[in-house]
Amino acid sequence: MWQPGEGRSAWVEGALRAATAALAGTVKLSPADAERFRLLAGKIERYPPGALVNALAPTPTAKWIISGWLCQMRILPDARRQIFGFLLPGDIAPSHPPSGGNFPSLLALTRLECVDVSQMLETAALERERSLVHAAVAATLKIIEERKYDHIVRLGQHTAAERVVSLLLELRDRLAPLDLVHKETFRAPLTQEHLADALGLSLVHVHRTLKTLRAKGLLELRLGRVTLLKPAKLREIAAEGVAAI
Amino acid sequence: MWQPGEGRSAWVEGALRAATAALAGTVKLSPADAERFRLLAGKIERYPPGALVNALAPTPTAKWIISGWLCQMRILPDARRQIFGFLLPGDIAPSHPPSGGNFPSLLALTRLECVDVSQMLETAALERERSLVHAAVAATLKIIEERKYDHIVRLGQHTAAERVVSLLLELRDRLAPLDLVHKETFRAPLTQEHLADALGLSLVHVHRTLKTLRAKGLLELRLGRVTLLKPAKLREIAAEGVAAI
DNA sequence: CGCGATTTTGAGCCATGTCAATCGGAGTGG
DNA sequence: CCACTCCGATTGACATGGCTCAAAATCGCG
Repeated sequence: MWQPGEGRSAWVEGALRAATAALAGTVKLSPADAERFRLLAGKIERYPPGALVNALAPTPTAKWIISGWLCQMRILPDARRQIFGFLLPGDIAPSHPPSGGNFPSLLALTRLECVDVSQMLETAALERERSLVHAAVAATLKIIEERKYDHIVRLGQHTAAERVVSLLLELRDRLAPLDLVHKETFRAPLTQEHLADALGLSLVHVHRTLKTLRAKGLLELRLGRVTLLKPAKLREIAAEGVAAI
Repeated sequence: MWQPGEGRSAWVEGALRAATAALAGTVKLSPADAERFRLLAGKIERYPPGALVNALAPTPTAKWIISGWLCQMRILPDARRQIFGFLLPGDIAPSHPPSGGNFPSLLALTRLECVDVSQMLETAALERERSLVHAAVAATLKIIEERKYDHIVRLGQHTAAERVVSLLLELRDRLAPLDLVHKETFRAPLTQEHLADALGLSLVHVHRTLKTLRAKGLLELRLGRVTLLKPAKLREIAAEGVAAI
C-alpha cells in the first residue's frame, strides 16, 4: 500500500480528494467508504495527451481517473471518428480488451493521472474493501451506460443546436461535483472537432451552431473555456431529450 | 422445476430449443451447460404485441426471450421516439427499474414468450446452475452493450442507406443462428416507422431509401419479409461502420 | 518570426425533413 | 357482398439543415 511521504505532490492529493468526492457522489458511498476507497489508491499512472490508454495492456484493466479527460471513441476505416462519450475525474474508465470486438478505444484528451483498478484490488486487504471496489466499478459502468442512451437520443433525434447544448450541459453537471464549475464557467479541453466527432456533425457546422448560440447570448466557448450565460434557456433547448416514459 | 407433460406445446418446446442454441452460440456455452440452462426454464410468460414489458414490475427482472421480438426505446416529451435496439429470441432482455433513470423501456413488437430470469435463479438448485445463469446474463448484457456502440456509429456517421443496410445486416446475422434465415430471407416485424425511429430518420426518408435499394436490386422488403438479394454488395455498403482501431 | 493547429467565413449543393395527399390491404359490421 | 375504417406504404412538391470545398484569419508555441 502507498505510504504517506512517498512524494505525491499536494496537487495530486487535492485531485485525488476531488475525484473521491465525485465518485462518492455518483456511486453513493458513505463518507467512511469513500475514505476507504481513496486510501486504496497507490501508484498513480500518467499518460500524455493523445495517448491510447489500455492500447497495449494484455489484460483489460479499468482505470480510476484522478485528473484529466479522456474520450471513448472508434476510428472508422475511412478515417472518420466517432466519439461515444467523455470520461472525467472521478469516473472509472471501463476497460475493454485492446481492440477487443467492437468496443471503444480510450483516448487521453489531456495529461491524465489515473489509478489502475486491478492495483487497487491487489492493495485491498479486506474482503470488504474488495467488494467496495467492485461495487464502485459496477455502479460507474451503469452510469456510463445510461449516458450512452442519452447520447443515442442526441444523435437520433436532436438538431445541431440541441446536440451541442445538451452535451455541454451534461459536462457542466458532471464537472460541478468536482468543484470545477464557477459561475457557470468551466474548462473543457475540447476542440470543435471533438464536438463534431461526438455529435455526428461536421466541424464547420459545429462552429456555425456555436456562433449562433453565442450571437443569441446563450453561451461563450473560447480557448477551452465554456460559460453558460443563460442556463435556464439552455436547459429548455436540451429538454427534448428527457425521457417521457 | 417444470415437469414434462405440463402442457407446454411442441411449438414452444421447439422455440425453447432454438433460443437455447442461439444463446449458447453468443455466450459460448458448452452443450452440457446449454442443456442445463434450458432445463431451468419453468413458467413461460406471455405478452401481447404492444405490451410494455417490465412496466409494472416493482423489481426489475431480466427476461430470457423464447420467441418474439421486442425493442428498447424511449419516448420523448414531444412524442418522438428513439429505438435503441431490438431484442430477439435467445437474447436476455436487460431489465431496468421501470421508468428508472434514463434507461429504456421494453416494448413487445410481436407476441412474446419469455422466461423470467429471477424465476430461473429460484429454480436453480445447485450453485453451479446459479452461476451459469449469472454468467449468461452478464455475457448477454455485454453483447447488447457492444451493439449499442455500433448503433451510435450508425447514427453519428452513416448516411441513410448505410444505416438501413447495416441494421438489416445486423438482424440477419442475429437471426441466422436461430435458423430463421433461409436463402437470405427472414421475417422482421418492423414497420418503416420502426426503422425510422431506430435510425434517426423520417419515415418518408426511410421509405425512399428502401425504394432506392429495391430499385438497385439489392434487397426486397415487403410484409415483414426481408430478402437480401446482393449480400456482398450490401456488406460493402455497411462496411464503413467497422472499427479500424 | 514562423509554423502547425484551430477557428472562422463564404458559396453552393445535396441529403433529408415536412406537409399533404393518395393508395392498398385487412378487418369489421351490416 | 358492400361500405367503412384503420394502418401502413407510397408519392410529389417544396423547404432547409447540414455538408463540402476552399480559403483566410487567429492562436499557441518554439
